[in-house]
Amino acid sequence: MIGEFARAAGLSTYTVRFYEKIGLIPAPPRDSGGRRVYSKDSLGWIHFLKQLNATGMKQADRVHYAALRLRGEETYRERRQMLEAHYDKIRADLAALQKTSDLMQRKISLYQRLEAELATSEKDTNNG
Amino acid sequence: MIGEFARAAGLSTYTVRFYEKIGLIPAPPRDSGGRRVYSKDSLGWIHFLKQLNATGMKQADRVHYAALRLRGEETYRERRQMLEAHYDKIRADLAALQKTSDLMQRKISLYQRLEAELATSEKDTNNG
DNA sequence: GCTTGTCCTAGAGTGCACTCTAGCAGCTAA
DNA sequence: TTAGCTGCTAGAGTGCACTCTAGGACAAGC
Repeated sequence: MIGEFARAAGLSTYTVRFYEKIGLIPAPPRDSGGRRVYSKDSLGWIHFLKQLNATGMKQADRVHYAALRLRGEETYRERRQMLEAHYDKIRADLAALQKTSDLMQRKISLYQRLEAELATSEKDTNNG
Repeated sequence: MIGEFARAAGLSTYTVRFYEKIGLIPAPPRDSGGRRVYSKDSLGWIHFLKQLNATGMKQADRVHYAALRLRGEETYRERRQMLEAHYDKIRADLAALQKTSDLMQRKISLYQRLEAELATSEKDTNNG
């Protein structure tokens, strides 16, 4: 059960158990043999977690968000505040990334020019 | 000397020595007492390194780039190729970040709506 | 001449986020 | 009935990128 779920989630079984241990995903029910039984619904949550992860939300914060989620309606406000904070971080990261993207483009052009100049001066040398 | 340089670079002295040890920054000349003497020119390189770092280039790759840089003209081509690869990674990261940014906005709106509904139903309860 | 501050080296320690091992149990197909 | 696959737990190990400690030297100011 955990193997199939992990494959569908794009995680290793190690990671799925680890996420459960630290409270990132709720402990699922078990079958008669003590094995974890997952519902497909949980995949959406995993997908969201991966997006938070990929955009640099700290493990501790993801765990906190997961705990809020289990508490229901009373945590709407705090969850929204966490999302707002993360949104601000993402906007800042986007700006920084865009800045470096521009720099990369300029540097690539520079190196193209330098390479061309080098080729030219080598041809000169060969001819001279 | 290292203290002043580290402050100007926005790094700790530990980190500056560590970067030198792994080859990220060239070993500077030493004064009569064996202390490192930095030229201000190196700050530009540190700044560039920090941008590569902040945009997720691996330490090993940064070290490789630094080594190419010391070898001069003959490595223009390989340096450009590394920058192109990093540029591609940055473009992908930008797209992913934008996607999550949009998701955050939608979720924030959702929670605002949920909070408003909750407030309404509480008022109803108070009145009823 | 002693304190304070900065520097040096080698190497140990930290925090994060997994990732794997050991040792064992249950199911299924050959 | 035994080999192979998957599952279970507790706890150890990994890789990255720093970050700090220990133990010592020198230079300036009180």
